[in-house]
Amino acid sequence: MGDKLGPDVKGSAEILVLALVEDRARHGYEIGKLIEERSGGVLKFHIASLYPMLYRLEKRALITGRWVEKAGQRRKRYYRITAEGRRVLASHRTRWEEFILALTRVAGIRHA
Amino acid sequence: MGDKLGPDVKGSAEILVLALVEDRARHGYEIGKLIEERSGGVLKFHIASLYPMLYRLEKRALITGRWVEKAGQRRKRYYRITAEGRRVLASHRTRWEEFILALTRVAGIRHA
DNA sequence: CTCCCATATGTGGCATTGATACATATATGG
DNA sequence: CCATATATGTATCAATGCCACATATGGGAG
Repeated sequence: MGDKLGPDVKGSAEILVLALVEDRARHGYEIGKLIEERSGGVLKFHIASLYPMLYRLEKRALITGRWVEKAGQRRKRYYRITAEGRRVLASHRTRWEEFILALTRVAGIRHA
Repeated sequence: MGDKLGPDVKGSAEILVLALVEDRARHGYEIGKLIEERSGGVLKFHIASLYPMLYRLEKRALITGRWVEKAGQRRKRYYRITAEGRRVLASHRTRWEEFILALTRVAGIRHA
């Protein structure tokens, strides 16, 4: 798949994954594709890094996965967000908004 | 000094430092203080992490440092931005703007 | 006078994050 | 038949920044 996440930003993957499983269950490969598509190619998450991230999120009970097998398709693991995941996602959004505002002020970034 | 940088964001320190030495020479401790002050306490960079970052930036010739000794004061190392540093800072700003926009779209962050 | 705090710089160890290389498996199209 | 897209997974590695610790000085509180 793609190249890199952001401007060498580490720490955005979690909010991205949580946001993408917020409304419906999705599997790993799909999440990776969506991050790239919806960001217009700006955010590219290495698919191989995505799976360990999903296991961590599941271990922390922010998402839950379940295997789905269909004839003529490779098995897929679909993840849904949990109640705790929603709380963490909400707090992530607040923190990111504050962070972006602060970075804008201190580093002189203009946002459209 | 403070607690943490952002929402567990790694990769923002470089643009912060470069932006703060953009207009005038500053020393490490001052930079750390300014990041915290100007961000209203949102961005707190561990001062101990700042010095290695400054050495890296100097090694990459994005900033240049010089020792200043005054009677009755501990020696300070003042850093200025280089021409190459300005180029990198400008590109960082562009990349961050794109990144923030993309994150806003994909992760559903609203920015004021 | 002594102790603590703010200032100021520095080192070493550590955890987390995500890149990268590699491996496996299946369906589809050329 | 082979390449490509889909789909998941493991192991190794580098970078980033947290944290503990160390050093040094000046000023203010007790």
